[in-house]
Amino acid sequence: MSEPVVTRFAPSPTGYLHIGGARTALFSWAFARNQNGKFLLRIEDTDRERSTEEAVREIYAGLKWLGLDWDGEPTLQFSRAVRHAQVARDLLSRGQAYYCYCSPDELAQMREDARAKGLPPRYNGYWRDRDPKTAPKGVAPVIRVKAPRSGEIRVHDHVQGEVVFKAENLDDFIILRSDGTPTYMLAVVVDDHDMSVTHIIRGDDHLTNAARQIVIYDGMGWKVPEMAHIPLIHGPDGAKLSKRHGALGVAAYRQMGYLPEAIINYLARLGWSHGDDELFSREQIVEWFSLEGLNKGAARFDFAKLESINGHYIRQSEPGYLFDVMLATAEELGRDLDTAGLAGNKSTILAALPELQPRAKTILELIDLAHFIYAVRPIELDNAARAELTDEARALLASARTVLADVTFWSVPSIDGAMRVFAEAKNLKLGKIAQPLRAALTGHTISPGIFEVMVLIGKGETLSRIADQLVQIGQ
RNA sequence: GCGCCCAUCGUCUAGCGGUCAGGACACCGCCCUCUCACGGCGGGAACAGGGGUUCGAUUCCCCUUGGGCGCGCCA
Repeated sequence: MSEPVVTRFAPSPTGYLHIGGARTALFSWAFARNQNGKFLLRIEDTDRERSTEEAVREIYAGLKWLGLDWDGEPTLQFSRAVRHAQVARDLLSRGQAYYCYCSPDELAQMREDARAKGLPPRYNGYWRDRDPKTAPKGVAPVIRVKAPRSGEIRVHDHVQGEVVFKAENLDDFIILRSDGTPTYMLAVVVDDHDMSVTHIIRGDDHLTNAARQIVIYDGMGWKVPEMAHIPLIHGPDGAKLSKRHGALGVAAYRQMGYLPEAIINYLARLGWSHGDDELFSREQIVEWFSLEGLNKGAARFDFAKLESINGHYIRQSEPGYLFDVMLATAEELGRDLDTAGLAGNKSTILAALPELQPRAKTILELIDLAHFIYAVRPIELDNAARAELTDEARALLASARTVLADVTFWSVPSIDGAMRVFAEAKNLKLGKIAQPLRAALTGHTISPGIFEVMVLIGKGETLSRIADQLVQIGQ
């Protein structure tokens, strides 16, 4: 019987929960759920300068929005500082760490000298074997670990394989600052150990840190957890993901009109695969997830594919759900979106949604499409569109307006369905009237002509009456 | 500079010594169609380069090149 799997997501609350972090969280979550283990959340707020309450709230909200539920209460790392310092002292008494009295200036000089000699900029171990009695007075020391001087440190990584670091490339890094607070390197190890984390899944920017952290595990005689360092997400140009290319908080994606299930799906496929499968729900990801499916190479972020997947989920969703999302999105954005218009036309929009869904890639587009339903009539032409109209079309439009002027309500279950009924009833070619209207109302991807006819039907006009009017207009 | 990681269509990827190198997004064409979508069908498009190992390399090893990450009293 093997021990139960415990994974964790450990963001630092110095900004929003960004998309790369979300993916790391997703993989940790998926692995834990797949293994019937626990997925823990730890907020790494030891940097008191940059950590904010707001960022913590946003991390919680972001994870919840994505449906990545964690087990138990989140651990706030800063609250464990006493324990961290205690472990630093344990290391001291075990002879695995020592006090260092070098000043920041001296260290900077040390790095510069090393660099000048073509050596890695590292601490030279000045106080490693010196008698603390010779320490300068009035200097608050830091505590450094005694990293091995020779041999090698091996990281057994589930993604990268066996990664070997020569001991001479690792220096005696600081674990406890001169003010008695722990550094990241110490805090992570102590917390992962105390939280019984069995599998550390994180970005491969931590791969080198893994070697350093193993020094601490070894120093304490603790078992090193399983590790999986997943490749980072890059921008379309292969360089670091920039804001302009998608390095945004998950909230920004919500505001751009992406559905959480689409983001989860897209992120899961970025750096992980299950054969040729492209579309999967959270449940399927949990069922299929394995560390072996993780990729080694970095992946580039591609909005086009995200959009495509988002479109898929918009098509799949229930109108009721979409309406709620549309309203929430409009409310969140405010701006010039007509939230009241949306809210006030719920039943109409719900009826129209099945026709709108295949035409939208984002919730924002869906809102825009739906806007046609409650837009004030008659809809004014923009000048460019007006200029393109032929005289004939202009005349047609003018007469159509008298018919369509005050239409504000309709309710048919399906535009296409109603179209068919109408066409059958009158054996009428609607294209003739629809074309000029469409030309007039550029920017709307659904035919205004069809739309307006449906509006009339919904209003209670009989098919024959509308047909008569249309025929007149069309002639 | 030193260390480490990575490398299949434009992008995400399948592949785990022998395949016509497969799928998805994007793109192009056709069909459906009053428009735009959706959907269906079809097309172009890749193993970075050079050495080995092997009967045989996309696959295993080495080098080169190209990316990335790390080297803080940040996390």
